[in-house]
Amino acid sequence: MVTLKDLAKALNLSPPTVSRALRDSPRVNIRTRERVKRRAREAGYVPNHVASGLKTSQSRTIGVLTPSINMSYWATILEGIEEEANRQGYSAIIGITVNAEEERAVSANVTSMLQKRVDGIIRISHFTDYSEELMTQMRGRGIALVDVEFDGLRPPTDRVRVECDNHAGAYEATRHLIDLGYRRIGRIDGPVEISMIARQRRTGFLDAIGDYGPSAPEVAFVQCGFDFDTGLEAAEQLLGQLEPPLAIVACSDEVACAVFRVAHLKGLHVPGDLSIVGFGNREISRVLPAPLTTVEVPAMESGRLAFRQFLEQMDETDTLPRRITLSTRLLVRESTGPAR
Amino acid sequence: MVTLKDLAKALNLSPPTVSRALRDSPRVNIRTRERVKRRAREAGYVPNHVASGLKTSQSRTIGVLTPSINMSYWATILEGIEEEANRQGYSAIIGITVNAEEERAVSANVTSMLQKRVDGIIRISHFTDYSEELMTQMRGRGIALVDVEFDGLRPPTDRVRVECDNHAGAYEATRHLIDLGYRRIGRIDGPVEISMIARQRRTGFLDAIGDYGPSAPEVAFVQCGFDFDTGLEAAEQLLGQLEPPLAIVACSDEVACAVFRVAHLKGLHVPGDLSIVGFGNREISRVLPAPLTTVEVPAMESGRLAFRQFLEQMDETDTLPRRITLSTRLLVRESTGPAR
DNA sequence: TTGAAAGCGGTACCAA
DNA sequence: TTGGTACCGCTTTCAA
Repeated sequence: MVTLKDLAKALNLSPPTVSRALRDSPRVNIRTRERVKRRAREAGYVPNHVASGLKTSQSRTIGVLTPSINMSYWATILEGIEEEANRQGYSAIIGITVNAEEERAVSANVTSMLQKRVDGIIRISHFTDYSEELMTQMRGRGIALVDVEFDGLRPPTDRVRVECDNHAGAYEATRHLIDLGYRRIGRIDGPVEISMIARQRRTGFLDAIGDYGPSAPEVAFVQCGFDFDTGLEAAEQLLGQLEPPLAIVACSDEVACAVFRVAHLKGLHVPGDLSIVGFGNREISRVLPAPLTTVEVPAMESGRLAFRQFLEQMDETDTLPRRITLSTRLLVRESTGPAR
Repeated sequence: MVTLKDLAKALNLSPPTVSRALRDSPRVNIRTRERVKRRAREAGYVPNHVASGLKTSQSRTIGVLTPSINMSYWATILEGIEEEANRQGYSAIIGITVNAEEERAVSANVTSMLQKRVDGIIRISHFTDYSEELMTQMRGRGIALVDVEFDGLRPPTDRVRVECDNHAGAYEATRHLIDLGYRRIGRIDGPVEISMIARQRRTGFLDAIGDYGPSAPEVAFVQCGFDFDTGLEAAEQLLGQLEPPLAIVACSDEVACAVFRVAHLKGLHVPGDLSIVGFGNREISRVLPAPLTTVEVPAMESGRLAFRQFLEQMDETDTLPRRITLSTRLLVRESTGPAR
C-alpha cells in the first residue's frame, strides 16, 4: 500500500513537498506539482484521510441523528444531507435514534461520533435536546450543531435550526377545503402534547378556520399520532359519528391513508363522499388509487440546506443562532373535490 | 481536549498502561484499570478513534453503496446494516449511487471510502460489478466485500452475496392466485433485460404456471420497470385488453399500486373484479385502502446478515465465496379473493 | 521552491 | 505489571 513517503522516495522529493503538490499548493513549482500528481496516479496512491485528519483535526465527516431511515420524510432529508455532504467532500455517519428511547440512543450515538471526531452533528426531528453533559463535550470540541425539524416543545434557541412552515402548510390545506365549500370539517390532530410540529399544524388549521369569522365552518376534532395505525382509530371515531364530516384535514399523509382506508371500508367514495387532505407529500400519497391532495414539504432541500448551514458554521468564528423556515406548497390531486 | 497522554500524566502512569487499562487488558492490574477508567470518565476523556485507527489500520467503519435511501426496500436493508453495525461498534458511511450513472457514482464513492480507510464495503442492489481497477485497489487493501441483492445479469461469483428467494416468492404468489381458481392470469414482468431479480421473479411465475400442467391457466404478459410510473402504462395495457385478466401478479408493490390505480379509474373493485398480488411488502402495501397481498422479503434481516458476513470475512484469513438466500413469505391480505 | 524535524493521539514491541 | 521507544501517514512549523 503506497504511502506519501513512498511517493516522495520514488520521486526524490521530501514528503512535505509531495504533500503540498498533491494539494495543489502554489508554494510548489508547477512542474513538480504535475510530476507528483502523475506519479501518484500511476502508483495508485490513495491519500489517507485518517492520517491527515489526525494532524489537522478535521475529519471531513459529520454525524447525522435520525429517528429512522425508513420513512420517506426523514429519509428524504437524510438524502439531501448526504448528497450535499458528498458533493462537498464530506461523509456522513448515521445514528438511528428510535423515539422510544431517544435520550439513551442519542447519547450512545453521539459518543461514537465524538470518538470518530466528527466535525459536526445534524439532528433530524428530535423531541428532547442534548443533555448538558453532551453539550459541554460538544462545545468543548467545537462541534458544529444543526437541527432539522426539531419537534420538541422547547426548541433550542441558541443554535441553527432548519424547518418547514407547518403553520402555513396546514393553513393552506384547510383553506382549500373551505374554499371548496365544506361547512363542516373534520380535523385529525397529531400528538400535540409532545410535538411542536403537531401544534403548528393545528394552529395553522385553526387560524384558517378563524379567518372565516362568523361564516367559518363547524369543526370536529380527533387526535392521534402521525402514523397509520393510530390514524385508523382516529378515522373511525370521526367517520363513526352520527353526522360525520364530509371533508377531513389530516395531520400527515399516513393518517390520511388511514382515513382513506376507513372510508373504503364504509363504502365511502373519495372525493365524492369524502374529501381528504394529507401533509407531507410522502411517496405513498402519489401512488394511492386516488392520489392524495397534500402539503408538499421541501424535505430534500431542507437536508441540503442543513448541511450548508453546518459548513457556514465551520467558517464562522462565532455563530449567531438562527432559524430558517422553508415554505410549503399545496398539491391538489384527486382526494379533494367540491362540496355538494 | 484531554488526551490519553494527559490522563497518563495525571495518573502518574505511562501512556501504554493507560491505553491498555482503557481497553480492559488483563495485562494491567485490575485496580489500576479501575482507577484509570474512573479518572477517564471524570476527565471527560473521549478516545480518538482516528488516532488508534491510524496505528491499527482498522477504522471500524464500513462503506455502504445504495441506489437510494428513500425507497423503503433498500432503506430497510440499509437500516439493518446500520443497526447491526452500530451494535458491533462500527459506523457506516453511505454512498448513493443513482442507477443512471452507476459506474461513475460507484467509483467516486469508493474512492472516498478508500480514503477514509473503510474496513469493508457492502453494496445494495447494483447492476454492474466494480471495475477491475477498483477491484485491484480493494483487494490490495484487504477490504471485505459483500453484496446484497445484486441485480445484474452476471453476479460476481467470487464473493459473498446475500439475497432473498425471488423465485420462491413469485412462485408462491402465483400459486396463490391459481389456487383461488383463476383461469386467466395477467403477469407484469420487471425489466428482465437488465435485472436478475426481474428474471428470477418471472421464472418463479412461469414455474408455478407450468406445474399445473395441462390444466394450467392462460397467461397474458406485459412488462415495465419496478416503479409506479412505468407500472401505470403496463397496467393500462393489461386492463385495456378486450378480455382483461381477473387476476394479476405484479413484479413489485409499486407496480401493484399502479394496477390498483388503473383498476380504480376503470371502476373495477378490488378484489371483487380484480385480484392483485405485489412483491416486497413495502410499507405502502399495508396502508392502501385495500391492503395488498404481497410477498414479504426479510429486508432488515438481510441487512443485518450482510453486516455479519462482513465481520466474518474480517476474521477469516481467506474467504470462500458464497451465496446466502433468505426465504420469503406470502402475506395474504385484502387484494386477492376467490375467482367467481 | 524545497527539506528537516516535530508531532497529531494513539498502540505494538520489547525490555525491565 | 509497567514503561521506553518507535511508529502509523500525514502536515505544519521553521530554516535553508
